[in-house]
Amino acid sequence: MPELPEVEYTARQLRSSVVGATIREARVFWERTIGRPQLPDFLAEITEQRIEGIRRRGKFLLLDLSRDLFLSIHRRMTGNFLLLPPGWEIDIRLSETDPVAWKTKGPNFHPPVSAGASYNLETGHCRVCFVLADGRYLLFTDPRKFGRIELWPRTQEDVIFADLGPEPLSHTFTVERFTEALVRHRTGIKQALLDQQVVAGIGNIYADEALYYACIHPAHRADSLTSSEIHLLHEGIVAVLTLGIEHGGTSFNDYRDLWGQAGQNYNHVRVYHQEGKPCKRCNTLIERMVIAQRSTHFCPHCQAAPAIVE
DNA sequence: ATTTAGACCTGTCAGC
DNA sequence: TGCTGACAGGTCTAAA
Repeated sequence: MPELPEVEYTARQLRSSVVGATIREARVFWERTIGRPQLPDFLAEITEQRIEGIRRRGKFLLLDLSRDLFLSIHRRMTGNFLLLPPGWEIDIRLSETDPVAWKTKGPNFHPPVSAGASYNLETGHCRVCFVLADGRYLLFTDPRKFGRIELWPRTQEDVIFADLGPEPLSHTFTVERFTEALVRHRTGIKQALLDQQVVAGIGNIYADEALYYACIHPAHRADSLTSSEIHLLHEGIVAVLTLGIEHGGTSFNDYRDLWGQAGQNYNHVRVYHQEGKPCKRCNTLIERMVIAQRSTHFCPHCQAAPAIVE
């Protein structure tokens, strides 16, 4: 669910709120969320760890901890972080329907980042609760249980991310490198963009948006794009991801920020989930097709099908 | 060697 | 009201 902009936005919020805090303990309500190490070791090693820094790599959120460890979190489809201020009662109860339903109650709280916004009191699915030494709770909520949290020694970082492509918003994402990656792809360009080895952090929403930006049909073969098409697509990737971050991410369903608020980028999306609506450029109706088992949205006029699709 | 179903999971919504 | 099927920001694995 969260793609690069959503993870980046959460990382920035965490950076301004939990760096320097100490994790007193972790409570795990769905064991499979912890990918590594084994649960007893995870619980033992996480205790009294200081959060020294927050980083992001592709769609991975990284929490640098003391004692040369770091947490690697992948939220997959529905994972979210929610930070509860001190003084709140957290009621993680065992119900018949869902053993990890939680509810919160507390004073009206105004988060420090978006001034004026009030806290969102939705009930979620808490899979892991990090109890901070200052009394706050950092919750990992994840209805579909696909998200994974792993604890690694920092020395392993290069190994873990060896296969990840360049960061699209850094100088490592050059047109040259992008071109080389695409030439090796004999699939459609949409599929290539979803391949994290080509570029790190793009998912279904921003792949569609970037292709629309560059007026390229999603089924166009990746290895047959012209140089000017690749330049425009490169520009489009940077543009749509940057805008996504500025708008606090895209929430059409589950994504929420650290304070439980929805991202505003859904109001700025051009094609994603817009089938049947007129294209902002030419008024042609946006269409939907399935590519690589993923919903794909495009303007049939602006993004004309290439002469050779297969 | 690729491509594609299936798995992992729960929730929501449209249609009957 | 209740059931059924389609679908949802992702990625891995096994079968074709």
